[in-house]
Amino acid sequence: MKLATWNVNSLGVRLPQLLDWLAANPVDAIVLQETKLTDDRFPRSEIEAAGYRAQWFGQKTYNGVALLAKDEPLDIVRNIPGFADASARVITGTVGGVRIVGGYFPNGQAPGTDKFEYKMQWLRALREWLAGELAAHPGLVLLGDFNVAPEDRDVYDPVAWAGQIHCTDEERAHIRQLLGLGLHDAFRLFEQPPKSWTWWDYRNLAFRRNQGLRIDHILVSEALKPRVKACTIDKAPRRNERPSDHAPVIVELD
DNA sequence: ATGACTCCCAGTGGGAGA
Repeated sequence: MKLATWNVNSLGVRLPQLLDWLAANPVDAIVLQETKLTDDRFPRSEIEAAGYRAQWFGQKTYNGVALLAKDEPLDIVRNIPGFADASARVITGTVGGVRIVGGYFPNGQAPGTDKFEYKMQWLRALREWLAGELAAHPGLVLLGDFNVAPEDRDVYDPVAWAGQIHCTDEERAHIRQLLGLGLHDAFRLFEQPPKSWTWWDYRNLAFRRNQGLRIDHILVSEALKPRVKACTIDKAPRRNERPSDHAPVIVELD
């Protein structure tokens, strides 16, 4: 079973690239972030024609998430139950017996801002809800755009980024607390090339210079950990003519 | 270097992203 996550930075713009990618990488399920589409504009028919069932949750201009799977996702939950949120950021469903939680974590803008405080509250609410979700569904994957680089080795220039958004101690502490629920960073279960990133700034020729961050993650529960056979970042879509600034991440379970 | 790019909604610029 293969699962993937990809921040497409506008599904309206990136749909052809998504369909190309799914044709070349026929994963069992994929979660998307930053669809930036209201629900009435979601390209359901094109995605179904590609052999995927879909559940989606969007809004105008910002955010928006979707869960695509070859088998119909079951028991769908939108956002974090009990946490009032104006943003469409989480979609959860069960595929092949695996509870899949796809998230577009808040950016947070900068420490000290209201948006940073919202990010902290959101992360806390996610963790509190996930604790119960894990108890109910031991086979669980939390994946998506976390907007946090967990360690310095996930940052191309950790000195320049020290204390900056995505790299603050507060954000990293939240990631450690998520791991403390019994989740494991699938990417780090394997030896990986140094300077592995999932996002590169559009500016400064950052992709060509491989100046990026690893902020898109796949966390697997204790029960799933023994089944993880590989976890990789696919940089190929980042080389497209009009790419998303993020690359897909894929995990393979046996 | 208070930038650089891309997307969106707007409306002939500005917010947001990361």
